[in-house]
Amino acid sequence: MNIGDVASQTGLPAKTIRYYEDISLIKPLRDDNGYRRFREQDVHKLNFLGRARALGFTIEDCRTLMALYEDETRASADVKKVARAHLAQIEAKIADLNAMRDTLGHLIDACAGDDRPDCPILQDLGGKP
Amino acid sequence: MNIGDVASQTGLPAKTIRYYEDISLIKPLRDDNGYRRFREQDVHKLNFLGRARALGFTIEDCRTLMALYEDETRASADVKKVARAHLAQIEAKIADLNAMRDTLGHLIDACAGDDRPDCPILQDLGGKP
DNA sequence: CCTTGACCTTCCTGTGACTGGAACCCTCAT
DNA sequence: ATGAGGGTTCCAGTCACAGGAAGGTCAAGG
Repeated sequence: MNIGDVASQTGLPAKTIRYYEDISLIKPLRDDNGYRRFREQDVHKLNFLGRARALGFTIEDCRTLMALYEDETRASADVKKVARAHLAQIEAKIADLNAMRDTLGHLIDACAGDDRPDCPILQDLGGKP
Repeated sequence: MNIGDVASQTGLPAKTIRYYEDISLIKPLRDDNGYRRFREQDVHKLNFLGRARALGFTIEDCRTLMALYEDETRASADVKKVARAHLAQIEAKIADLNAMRDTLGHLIDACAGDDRPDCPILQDLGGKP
């Protein structure tokens, strides 16, 4: 399989797949013409990576998770640890964004949004006393 | 005022303040020795920027908001439009993160987290059929 | 045989909003 | 004179790619 086929099968852009090879997440073979040749295991890995990335894991987390995936003697505790750390990050981010949303939502509600210059949003940003 | 004083007054790192000058968000004066000299208005702008950034506005949004802030003939509708677009982005991000949190949360709950290799998290990432 | 178009390759640059660090200058107190 | 603690510029790195240029490869059609 060439990169285009793999791209449409996995839903990952070819650019991304090349990048993953660059950083050694996958190691496809090469044909005589220099084209990458992907085996089933490569496609499987790419699907794994796509799902892990969709859950927001960093590339380094993905590397760790893939190593655990391929290690038959792994302890599920190690996987869970990585996942929990990531979940904590997600929850922190959500809390930040919720705070922003609340503040911004109130300001927007208070703003007339007409052609006059008075604006609680700018007043707040300007440090309304 | 020198950059260090402004940094501690605004809570912004000196690096960030220099960067904001680089991209022309602020234009402090210069002393004969080459040091930046910040006026009250510069500090005020930096506080504005700090608050806008804390609400998650991009630098380009900040530029727009500052221009509106300084334009006495602005229409509050223009401000509100920028804010609402940003709010929509925040809410989209929150939705994404909530989905991740839910999926990841379920997987973590299902994982024993002991020294055995069986792991629903990896099974899911591997595409458990 | 030639061309066309769809693939593929590598390499370089840019993104956003900074952060870290090197190498150097200024000022004041000891 | 020296040292500490400011300041300055400039360059590189971050993260996970995306865009684009310049060129090689392959199958089909004329």
